[in-house]
Amino acid sequence: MVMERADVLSLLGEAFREHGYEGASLSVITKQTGLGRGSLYHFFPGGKAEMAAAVLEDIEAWFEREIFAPLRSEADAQTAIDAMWEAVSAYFQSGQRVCLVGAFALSDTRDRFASAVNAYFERWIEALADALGRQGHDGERADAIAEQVVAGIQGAITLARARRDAGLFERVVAGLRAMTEK
Amino acid sequence: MVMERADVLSLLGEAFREHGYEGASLSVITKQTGLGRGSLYHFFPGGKAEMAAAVLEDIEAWFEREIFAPLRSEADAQTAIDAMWEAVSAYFQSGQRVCLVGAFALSDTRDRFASAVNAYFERWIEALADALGRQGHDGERADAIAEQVVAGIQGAITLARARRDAGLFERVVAGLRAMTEK
DNA sequence: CTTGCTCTGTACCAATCGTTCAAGTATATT
DNA sequence: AATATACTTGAACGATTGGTACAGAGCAAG
Repeated sequence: MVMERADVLSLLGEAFREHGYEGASLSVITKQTGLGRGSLYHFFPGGKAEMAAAVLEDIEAWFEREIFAPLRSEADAQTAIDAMWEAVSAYFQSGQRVCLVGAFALSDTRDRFASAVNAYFERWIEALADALGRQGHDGERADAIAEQVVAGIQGAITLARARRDAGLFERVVAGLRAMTEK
Repeated sequence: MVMERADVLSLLGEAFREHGYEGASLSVITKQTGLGRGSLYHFFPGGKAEMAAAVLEDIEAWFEREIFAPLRSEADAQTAIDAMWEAVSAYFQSGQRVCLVGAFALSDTRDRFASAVNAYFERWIEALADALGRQGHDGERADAIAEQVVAGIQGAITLARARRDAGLFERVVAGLRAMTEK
């Protein structure tokens, strides 16, 4: 079996999602990736910190490609927004899957990866506000809705996980989605 | 200097808030509480797990007394809701202070304290829905708003911390607050 | 077959982890 | 003052942490 860098990053991401940065010990990581310490330090000489940084970069790139860029440049803004909502539900698995960036933001892990954590949400909010603007809302209102919506998604993940209730996630997201319709 | 149990719990809470459950090592805890290992294990024979459980219980009791009970039984529902919003802003310090329960929910720490984590949000949502119902909303609508609002608060904390932007917290909370006005 | 390179398992390091405990000091009760 | 109880101290425990070193496996190119 070949192990591409993308596969490793994906497995690493799940390890950090489940256990957090501190909780994802090297023995957890080796188990979950199937790679020995030697291999891990071959690909990521900087150790755990570099692994987490690479994962964050990978996540950011995925969102940029699949969600942020379309929000900014899709001819029909509503189409891009609808696509965002489907991507969000699928990606976060109705709140059963944590947002790694959000989880990092809540502990002092944030300080280690401050700029990546900030950039992720900054770009999401700005891209969504851009789409909302092209969809007809005036600038100030678009900014406010975008903040509200991105915050709401994070909160929906938190609550759905706390209560183990995927339906809760979908209900909250449906409420947010209504705010992004014309 | 006397060290009441309440003071210890408060200091413990801050330690867990800042570093998370895994990240709050015993040496961090001893530093931040000023108590030696022996004292800590004298008060909490169950160790770190018992400390965190006691902190969760303390937090739950505070919210029950200051927010949930008034939401359920205050004669004027709107008064209780207004009080909730002021308590929320003060308690979470405009998003600079993390919600410990929410932070636990996002890592596998949730599994250790599953029932406490679930109960906290369950009670908050139910109490708020109760107040919204007495305020005039029909039952189904009240439930939906309550979920939306409690999720929004958690998301506002996440985003405000991620972006180090207290204003963001206040703006999102203002938007949520509008949903709880008649 | 040889060379050169990427990749990997194992053993090992110092540091830190959560926990225990015997011995100590303070405080309260008699 | 004597005794009992409540609290504190700090050293030590075995286990695990993140990280390093390195010899060899695997494989492609020559």
